[in-house]
Amino acid sequence: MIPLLLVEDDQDLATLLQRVLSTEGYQVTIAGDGQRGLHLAMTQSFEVMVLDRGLPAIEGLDLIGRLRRRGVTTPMLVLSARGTTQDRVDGLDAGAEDYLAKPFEISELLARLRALLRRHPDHAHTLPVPGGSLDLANRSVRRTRGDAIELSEREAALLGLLAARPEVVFSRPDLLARVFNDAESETVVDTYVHYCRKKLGHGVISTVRGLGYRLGRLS
Amino acid sequence: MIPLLLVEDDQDLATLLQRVLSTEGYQVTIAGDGQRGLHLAMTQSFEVMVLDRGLPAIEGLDLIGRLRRRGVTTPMLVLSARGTTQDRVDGLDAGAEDYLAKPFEISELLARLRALLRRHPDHAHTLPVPGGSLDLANRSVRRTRGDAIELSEREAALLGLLAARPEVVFSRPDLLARVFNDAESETVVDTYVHYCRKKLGHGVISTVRGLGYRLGRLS
DNA sequence: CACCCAACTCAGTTTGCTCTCAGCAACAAG
DNA sequence: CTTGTTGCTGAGAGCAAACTGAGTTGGGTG
Repeated sequence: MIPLLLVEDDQDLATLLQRVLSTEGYQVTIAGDGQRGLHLAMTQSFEVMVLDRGLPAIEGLDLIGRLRRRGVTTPMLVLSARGTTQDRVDGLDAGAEDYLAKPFEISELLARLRALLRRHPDHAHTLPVPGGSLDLANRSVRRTRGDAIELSEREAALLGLLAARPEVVFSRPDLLARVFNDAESETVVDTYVHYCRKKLGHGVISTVRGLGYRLGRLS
Repeated sequence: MIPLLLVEDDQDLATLLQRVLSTEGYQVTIAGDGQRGLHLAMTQSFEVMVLDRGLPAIEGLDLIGRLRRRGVTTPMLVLSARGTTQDRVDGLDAGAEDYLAKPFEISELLARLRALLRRHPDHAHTLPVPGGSLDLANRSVRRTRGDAIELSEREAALLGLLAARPEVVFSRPDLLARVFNDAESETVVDTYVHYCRKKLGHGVISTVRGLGYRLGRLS
């Protein structure tokens, strides 16, 4: 799921876009005006932003300028009813990465978003784990404190399974079947939990005695 | 002066664009057909490319595909007489960063180029690698300790690909296709990794067992 | 033609991941 | 406290993956 911030005051267009973008793998957050867009963009992290140009409270290009001046580098695409060449030039020079004039077709918006995101492979499959995030494609955990840790194939598979459903407890037989290809001895599971804890600390996986293992600490 | 490759078969348009772009601070190289564009893009280093879509020898989108498959990450803007939404979508999905339909105004082209370069500053083909920086034009690594090391074409291509995306792991088949022209044996990759390590030390490339190789050590 | 260097193949060696096992620690129930 | 059960941990065997040195090919150059 790619987090996307949509700043759009037209309620109908906003919900339409949200519906389409959701089916394309985006996690859409909607801001109804520039002020709220500014706040969301400053406090949360998005991989891409789509902004209308004519907005209440803070005008679109002004919003881009403010964000850029504060160091926000998220790629931004402007939607606008104003489609003259000069309008486009102004929009791009304000700091937007792309500019699409209304009326536009959804398929072009999607293609332009893909082009923007192609450069930012941050949407590599990554799951949150306590103290960092698990990158399954690269088999590593990037920790919030900054460093990164390598995992072996089994370690990554184990953590990935647990991280995909935090809170739920996985039994040993279940893990044995799904990660360890139904190995001989059930203690492989213990051993690999041990390996993960050694690498990532004891906060990542907790034991539920008699049942199995679970992501995170008991709360 | 920003080196720009213009691939355009229309002589009149090419010279017009060259004149305008030159006054805007670009150093323009013109290729009259796709074959020549491919060759120039592979052998020289440009910060940005502008391609016509309808080209002799190799068609524009095909050209983009070939370059991308060989690891060229230079931002590309497509010019085209074909301006339907589907044409735009095809162009962007082929790997272009932007798509501008003819007729267009020069000022919009300039604004879009500025937007592209803002996001991808200094594609000047000097990429940071652990312990120094890789100069793809000269096929050498200048090290922080002062000395410089020459690389062969394959060594440079391999390192360049890895250095273009630090952190991400490249599989052997991927590397085989992109730098070794799909050679017979996959161990060429190992061999060249070995060569690079011999020249630059064991810190530059790390292996992720079962997956492939990655630039640098995780820290 | 002889030479050199880069590109590629190959096979013997080494590495490190996977899994087993056995002993120890923690825990719950009697 | 004792005892049985469950989980933790370190050591090590087996094996596939990766490393590496040596050799072959082929294009370019004096």
